Amino acid sequence: MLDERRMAVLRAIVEDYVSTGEPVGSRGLVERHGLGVSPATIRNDMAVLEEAGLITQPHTSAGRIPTDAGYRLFVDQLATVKPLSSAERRAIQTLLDGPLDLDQIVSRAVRALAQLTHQVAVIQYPSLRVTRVRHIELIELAPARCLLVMITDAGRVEQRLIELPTPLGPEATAVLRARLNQVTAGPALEEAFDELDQLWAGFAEDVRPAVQAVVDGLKEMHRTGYQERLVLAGTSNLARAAADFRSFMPVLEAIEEQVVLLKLLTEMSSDTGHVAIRIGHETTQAGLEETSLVAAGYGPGRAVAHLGVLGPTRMDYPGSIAVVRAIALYLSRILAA
Amino acid sequence: MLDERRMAVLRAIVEDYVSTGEPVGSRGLVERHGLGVSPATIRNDMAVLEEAGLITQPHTSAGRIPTDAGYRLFVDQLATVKPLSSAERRAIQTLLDGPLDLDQIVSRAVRALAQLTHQVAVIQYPSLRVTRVRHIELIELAPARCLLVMITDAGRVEQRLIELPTPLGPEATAVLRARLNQVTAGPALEEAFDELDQLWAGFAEDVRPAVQAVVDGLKEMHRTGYQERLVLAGTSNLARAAADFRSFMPVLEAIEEQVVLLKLLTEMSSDTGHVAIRIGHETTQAGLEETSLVAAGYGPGRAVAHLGVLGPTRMDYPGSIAVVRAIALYLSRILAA
DNA sequence: ATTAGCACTCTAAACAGGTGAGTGCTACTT
DNA sequence: AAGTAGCACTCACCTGTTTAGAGTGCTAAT
Repeated sequence: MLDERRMAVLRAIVEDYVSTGEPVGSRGLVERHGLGVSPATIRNDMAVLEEAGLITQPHTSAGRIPTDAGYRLFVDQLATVKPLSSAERRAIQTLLDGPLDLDQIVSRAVRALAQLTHQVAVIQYPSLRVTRVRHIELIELAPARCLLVMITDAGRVEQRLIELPTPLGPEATAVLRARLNQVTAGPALEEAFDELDQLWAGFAEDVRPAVQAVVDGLKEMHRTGYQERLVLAGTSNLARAAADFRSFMPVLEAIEEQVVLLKLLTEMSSDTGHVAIRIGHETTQAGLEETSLVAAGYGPGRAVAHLGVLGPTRMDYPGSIAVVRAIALYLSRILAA
Repeated sequence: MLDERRMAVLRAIVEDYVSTGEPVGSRGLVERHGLGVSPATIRNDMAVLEEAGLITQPHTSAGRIPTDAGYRLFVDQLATVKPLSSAERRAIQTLLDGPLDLDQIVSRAVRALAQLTHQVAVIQYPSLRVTRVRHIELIELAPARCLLVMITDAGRVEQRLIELPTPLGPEATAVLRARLNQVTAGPALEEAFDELDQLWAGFAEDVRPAVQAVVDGLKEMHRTGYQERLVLAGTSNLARAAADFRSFMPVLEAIEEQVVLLKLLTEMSSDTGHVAIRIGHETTQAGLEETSLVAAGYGPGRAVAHLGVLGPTRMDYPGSIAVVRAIALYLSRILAA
């Protein structure tokens, strides 16, 4: 039923519609693509594709546009891999070259992603779950208030202000700092949790609550640390892409409500370099019915976070996929170093 | 020439236009506001105001709308202070209450600003120029690469990755760390610069370049630190406000180009709590011709940074001014503590 | 299975008239 | 001199109508 040519027709419709934004008709199709048949034949095929729910017409006398299902079939089976141009490759390379700390790397990568895809780009900060602690600093700011600073092996700095139930005092602070560094100098922070919870035992009665407060702060930091942070770029690309205001504002809102984006991202595949796609309704998010998300996991070894681009369902999937994958791999390589 | 009533007419026009978005005509004016004269009289006044360049008509048979100059006169002489509602006051108070580190304070403040004004809110991070150093941490990440972390008295953490010309070694690193903390424990970082530049003298010949590299990094950090960082919120308010796409995209772009915004902000008045306003063309920025900026300096004592809101020229100036001032003062008070 | 032909549908653009808000002007009033 | 009433005029906007064209679906022929 969905034979070779019909698929070719679907692919052609997707490609044309993506590039022009106009519903595509049977005549134009045969003209632009070298299908060796007449428009009438195409029309029959179109009727079949429409029956199958892959394309639709905005109104009776218009051409066809792909449905979400049509795009889905396209990306799953029809899209050909589009290798990066050497210019794109170079752009990524030079942008992410040189000694950079994590913030710099992420902010440059997100900008590259936005520029190369002409979409809204989003990168989730790598979770702290996998990284290792290089150093912990504990500083008294006020009698019962201190600042906990954690430096990880990726050169990332995480901070947290902690209110203490009782003052800790300079000596106890110094001791606690040393103990924290000692205990967390293991392979991964998580594995030190048990030992951390015993830490209070080595301290005088009156400062034990304060010690526990610091430990709790550290665990909390690990749990909700950077992993919840998103960095965005290319928001203005939305204006170019959106056809009208209604479809536009909810997207802006979703972007600002980072929660929604974060949820979407983390729900997606977590294999490093494997690109997952949500098309239109598949996002199951009110306001994002006409928006697609192309995302991939990244990180050293198993993926520790996600990155991707957000754009209209009518987007250049092959191109976006290529760029997203490339940046994910680059980033993974850099982080592994 | 511009007597009492004419000014009242201008004020009424601004207020009506801001609230309705429609050009306002003579009849409606006398109806809605209790001016005790007839529409014909108002029309004469309008003709004068138009002659003076304060109002204009979009087309012949339409009502009047204020020009940039009209808004300017309005905010300078006509606008009455609009005290914050108790709800608004409470919102700010609860939002900025409790023990918070700088990041939290700023991100909450910017959100409050956006919510209360229904505009795009922007806050510039306080410059490092005035703050004091509480602690400096120096950590070797690789033989010739180290991370410099600076913690200021506002509980702010600043980091920088530094490439060393030659390896420093653990002992020299420790010594340098101690020396840095010792030297910078003064009233303000800037005043320690001279001493910092002499620091290399106390080290062995072969690590002196590395020491200097670290010092340079520290100075660089001070120079370009957080002061260049902006935090934004309420971008989706733009969609509500903008009348059409053309006026809309350049604004989004300017927002993303933080440079432009930063330039605008720093050009404005620097007195703490004093609200400065740029209206439309006054921004002298391509793309922001229909955009106004309401900003104020904030910080302990002399202002160390700026915050403000960005919106269409047709905005509620008295309301925005009140909120901007309130948040600037609140923030200043918190930072001074 | 494919195609040519044709009638049909429906949108978008172009056009025309009517409506009304709002103005500017002039002559009149206080 | 300042304010007002009246009135003719302008022009965007709405509405209805027409037209052109793109595209379809169907049927009959290949």
